[in-house]
Amino acid sequence: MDRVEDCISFLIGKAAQQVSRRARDLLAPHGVTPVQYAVLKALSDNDGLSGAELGARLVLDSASITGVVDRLENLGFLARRADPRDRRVHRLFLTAKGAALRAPLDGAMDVLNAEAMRAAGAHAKALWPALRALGNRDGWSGDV
Amino acid sequence: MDRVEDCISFLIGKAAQQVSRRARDLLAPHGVTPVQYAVLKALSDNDGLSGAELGARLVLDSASITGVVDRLENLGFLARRADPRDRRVHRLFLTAKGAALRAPLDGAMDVLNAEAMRAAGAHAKALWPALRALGNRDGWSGDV
DNA sequence: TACAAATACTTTGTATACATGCTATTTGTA
DNA sequence: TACAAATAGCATGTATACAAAGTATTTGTA
Repeated sequence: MDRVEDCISFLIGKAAQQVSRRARDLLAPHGVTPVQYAVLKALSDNDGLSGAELGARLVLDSASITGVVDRLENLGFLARRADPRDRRVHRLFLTAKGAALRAPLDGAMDVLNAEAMRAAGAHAKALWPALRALGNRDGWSGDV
Repeated sequence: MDRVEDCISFLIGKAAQQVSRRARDLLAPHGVTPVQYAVLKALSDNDGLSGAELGARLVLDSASITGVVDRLENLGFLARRADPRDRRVHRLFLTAKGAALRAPLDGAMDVLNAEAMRAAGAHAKALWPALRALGNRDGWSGDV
């Protein structure tokens, strides 16, 4: 490889940086970050997830989850509730305040998707499946 | 948008996470991180860059540069040297130890590129240009 | 030439990823 | 049933992104 700019690690890192920068700008007026949005969105689909279940779906490790959930709880967007069947588990529930964010946040992310589609131009169609393939841990050799 | 997994911000973030995880694994035996590799590689091309020039090329803000350069300096891979013409500027030079890393690190990143190409499968060809387009700040509307 | 504006770099504080290790609790098994 | 192993969540330390503020130096201009 000749230039850093041709290394996939650099390329995808910088592309992700631009996308998430724009996502932060779109989400900031609502007071949440991109990762916090992902957590709220996952709970919209499936209220009452445990931390471990959330981590499995969003590919977040337990340390990241603790931090994100702490902040969302302080903001009043969700509540931790102990699972009576297994006291190791804390289940997460959206508050009314958190549930109310769903529509506006989804709207912001629809804008983002449209902008990304336009920015990717001719290659947009291949982008989503390519990213899905790369994001899949099983597609990697050194892995599994 | 229905699922978080269809949001470009989530998708590209997780894809980048997998790629950089694999990059970290490949670079770790040499004692450097992906960002540190990018800095060393840029200096291989162009020894004596200032922090600001490095930031412009690698899209790193000044705070990140200070940290990365601090660590690379402590590791003995590069040296800061004051620019006699403008004492605000610190120019960065590879040490022999840092220059010696070039070949093995490039080899590791060639492996990574090949793995990513394979993981992306049928969409690999469109991936590089698509990421270049997304990584370009000018391709974004809210931006510029 | 004196001074305001710009520039290069550093510092600090927040958000996140990741590795490691700890505690509490549950489960599997002898 | 007692105990080892597994699991959930939390704490800590490092690396980075980003915002905001601070310091030193240079430049542009009145």
